[in-house]
Amino acid sequence: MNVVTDTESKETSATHGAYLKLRDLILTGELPPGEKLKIEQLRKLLQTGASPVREALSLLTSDMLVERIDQRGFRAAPVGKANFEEILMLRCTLEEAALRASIQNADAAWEDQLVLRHHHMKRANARKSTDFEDAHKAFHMALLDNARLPMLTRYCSQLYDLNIRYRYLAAGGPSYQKRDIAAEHQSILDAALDRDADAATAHLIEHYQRTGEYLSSLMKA
Amino acid sequence: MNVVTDTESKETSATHGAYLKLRDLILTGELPPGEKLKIEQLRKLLQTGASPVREALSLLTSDMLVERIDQRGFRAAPVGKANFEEILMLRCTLEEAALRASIQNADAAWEDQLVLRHHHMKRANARKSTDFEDAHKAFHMALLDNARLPMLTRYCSQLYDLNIRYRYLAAGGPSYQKRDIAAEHQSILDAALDRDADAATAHLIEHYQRTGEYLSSLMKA
DNA sequence: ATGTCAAATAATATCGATATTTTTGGAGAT
DNA sequence: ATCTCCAAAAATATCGATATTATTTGACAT
Repeated sequence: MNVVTDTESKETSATHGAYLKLRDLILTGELPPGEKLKIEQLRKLLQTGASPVREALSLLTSDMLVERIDQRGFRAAPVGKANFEEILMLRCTLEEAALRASIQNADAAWEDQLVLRHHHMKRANARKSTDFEDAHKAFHMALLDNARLPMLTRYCSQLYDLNIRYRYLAAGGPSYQKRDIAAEHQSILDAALDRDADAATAHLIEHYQRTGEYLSSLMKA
Repeated sequence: MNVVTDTESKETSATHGAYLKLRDLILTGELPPGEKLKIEQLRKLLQTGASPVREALSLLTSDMLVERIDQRGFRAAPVGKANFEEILMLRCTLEEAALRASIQNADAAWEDQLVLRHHHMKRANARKSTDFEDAHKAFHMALLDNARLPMLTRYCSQLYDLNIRYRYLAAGGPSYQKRDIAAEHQSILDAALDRDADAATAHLIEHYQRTGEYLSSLMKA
């Protein structure tokens, strides 16, 4: 690293920083689906060397956000209706399993976390804060975390990100169609606090299916 | 690459070669769980540079076969009963979904594939061929491939590999306790050919649970 | 005009060296 | 003896340069 500690917090390695930045660029659509990702171009954009860029792209490959064609470099993963619907299906299957396990492990500390995350999400939404996306993910992940199944949690997190990408692409930004999302979140929260696994999972899946059908209807083929 | 084309087939990039070799070393336990993976050491072992090794390790991180501690290098992923049981649970959940989707898309070409893979597996087993592991995986993946859900298929493949690692670790090699595995495979195959999704998934899950309980009983904590 | 092949160009993949960080080991103080 | 701190050693992460491979371009033949 250089003499001066960067203005921006560079707490972690260059590789990790590049990973986070590139992921954000792809999720938000600033690097559109199918775009060729040239090392040199990204190297300049991220102000770093070729090795960290290359490693970050390798990691994103495993997140299914980047495609690698051997000896022919990297490109942003393509999108499509079939892919979107597979993501939706996997989310319903995996998040149901995770939420049920979470509720089985329910305790007071977890309930506190849920209430807190839900509150922060509402707060961010009211202020139209750009942090809403983060808070929304934090709430959904809090629902699942208590399962204490790290791999399952990781899959759900990955799939969440893949899904959010479609939302950005559909809207040019994170614009929820203001169906009564707040009420849906409230129902999920209430059922989880009641430790009613059937109701909670039903609400959760309904929540995803609705958003899914809307986005799916916007897509061709 | 050097002047002489390697005796061994080096069809792909050094990175990909390193990835496959390292994955094999970890799956078979030659690189035991928790082992520190030093770049220099692997560089010499694989006869390649630091960059391909590093990239291969990054990829294996996403396969959950390698753990990365930032600024502190890589190590082979640890193992444990909880991890094993999570893998087992996820396999049951995901493979059931995949097999049901596969059967829904059933056609003659798929049935042919199944029969063929099953035959090859039996053949490899009879000859006590070391290819049995590959043939076994090929049969199981053939059951799922017809779902045409690439992400789901990929998860299942990943989880299959994670599971096989425990088998190697438990036995020092791929030794199935000779319960009547052949009969179990036959039941799954027959049900799939009958397009009986309920029976096929029941047999499949039973197949996993049995192996799982046996391996789980061998593990501490 | 069009298709083919070869040279020129551009991009990737890999290497070797350096800078940074972590870990180790030992001297001195309590 | 044990703990703390600092220097030495080792390992990681990163950079810059080179070799390799893919792509483009344009000349030539059909």
